[in-house]
Amino acid sequence: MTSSPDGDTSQTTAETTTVGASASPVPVRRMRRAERREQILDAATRAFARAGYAATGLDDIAAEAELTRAMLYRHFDSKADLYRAVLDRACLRLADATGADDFDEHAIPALLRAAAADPDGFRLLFRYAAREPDFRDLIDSITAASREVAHRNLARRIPAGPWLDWAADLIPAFTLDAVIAWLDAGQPDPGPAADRIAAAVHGVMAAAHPHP
Amino acid sequence: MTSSPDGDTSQTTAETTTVGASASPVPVRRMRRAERREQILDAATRAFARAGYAATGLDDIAAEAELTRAMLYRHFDSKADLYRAVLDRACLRLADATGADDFDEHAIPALLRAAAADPDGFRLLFRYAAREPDFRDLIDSITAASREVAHRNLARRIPAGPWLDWAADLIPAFTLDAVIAWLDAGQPDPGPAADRIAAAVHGVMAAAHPHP
DNA sequence: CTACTTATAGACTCTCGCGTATACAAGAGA
DNA sequence: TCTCTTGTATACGCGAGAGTCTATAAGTAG
Repeated sequence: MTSSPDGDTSQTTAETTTVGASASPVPVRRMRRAERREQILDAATRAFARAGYAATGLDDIAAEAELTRAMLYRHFDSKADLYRAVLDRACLRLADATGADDFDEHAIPALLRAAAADPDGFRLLFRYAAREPDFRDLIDSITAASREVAHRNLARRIPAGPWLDWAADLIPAFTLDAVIAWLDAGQPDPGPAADRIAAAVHGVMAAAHPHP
Repeated sequence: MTSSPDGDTSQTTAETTTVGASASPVPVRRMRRAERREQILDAATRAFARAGYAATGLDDIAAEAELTRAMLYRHFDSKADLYRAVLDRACLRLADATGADDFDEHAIPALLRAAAADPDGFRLLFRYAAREPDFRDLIDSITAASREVAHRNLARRIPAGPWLDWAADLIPAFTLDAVIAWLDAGQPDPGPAADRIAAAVHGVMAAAHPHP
């Protein structure tokens, strides 16, 4: 505000640009549409993963992407549209990496691979999006499927009732917690990590049923 | 501007009330300050627990409390002030109910009692407030203490390093997940619930260390 | 009865952030 | 060289929601 272009307000034809001309030889990186779009999605994922949808402004995202807010609207219709795109891509990557498995032995290694490949997307999905009423539907299919699989597996040992429901809710949530904690701990030794998490899940399952 | 209070400004004495006079014999419940304040905190806890701070408007809270928005300002300076009061009270209740225990045998029963006594506050604290940068500090002392205790207990069996940190992060988070899942399942059998959760925590701890 | 407190109702201002529009610069390909 | 695309910079419209104010009513205590 202090250095506003004042004085000759009526003839602002080329005057305004003289300031930037001498300033910096900024390369002004140009990208083609698809490339830029992906870069925006990357930046938006990072920005949203810090504080969720409501607490993240378009200015934050633009700054993260090192772009103008106007550019965001050349690629996405609205903030909600951008967020959905971010979430969709994260879901897609997750599905690709895990490969629609049925919670068999190599489900946890796949989950770790997916989380390591896109940590921000992973955290965004399960730490924020899962709690946001307007967008929960995007990942509800995933969480519902997990709960369903857990429910089916546990039904062999736990009689139907609130305790079965409790365990079927808890085990997927715990698995995600364990993966996120692993991300937060710096992603040490993916192989042993999978073993430990699998063992922990097994321990929870053992504790979940009445047990003789 | 269109319906400015003009014309008969001096004689709007009883005209406006004639409408309400025949409408309903609304008791217009009156409370004394402290009482009303608690009731507002109850309502705000419920409202915030549905969608978190940002997504909850003062109108939502006023509606939940069956009050006018103006009344909220007679008891709290701002929305943030109200939220802090809600969180503070929930923290206080939690501390009272658990009694600053050191994760010994009866820590989990105490946690279940606390959660059952104030389910909305419990969910609000650990499902939303823990993720909100502006307010996380209010419960950080609690989470930090839990992690500290877990860290100390686990250090006897797990060598220092990322795996110890991972386990110390994971076990408190898992315990809270288990309690919330128990709330969501309808709070069946508090006694056995504590046993199952304790057993599950034990299972996770067993899996967390390299183990012979 | 009088005065105080608790309450309603609704209009008003102000700020913030989404979304739009315009003018201009410059790299890339024809 | 001419043009299309990508990009900057900036200003403005607009709605939603926070926070304020006034007028009025009615329980309650002295």
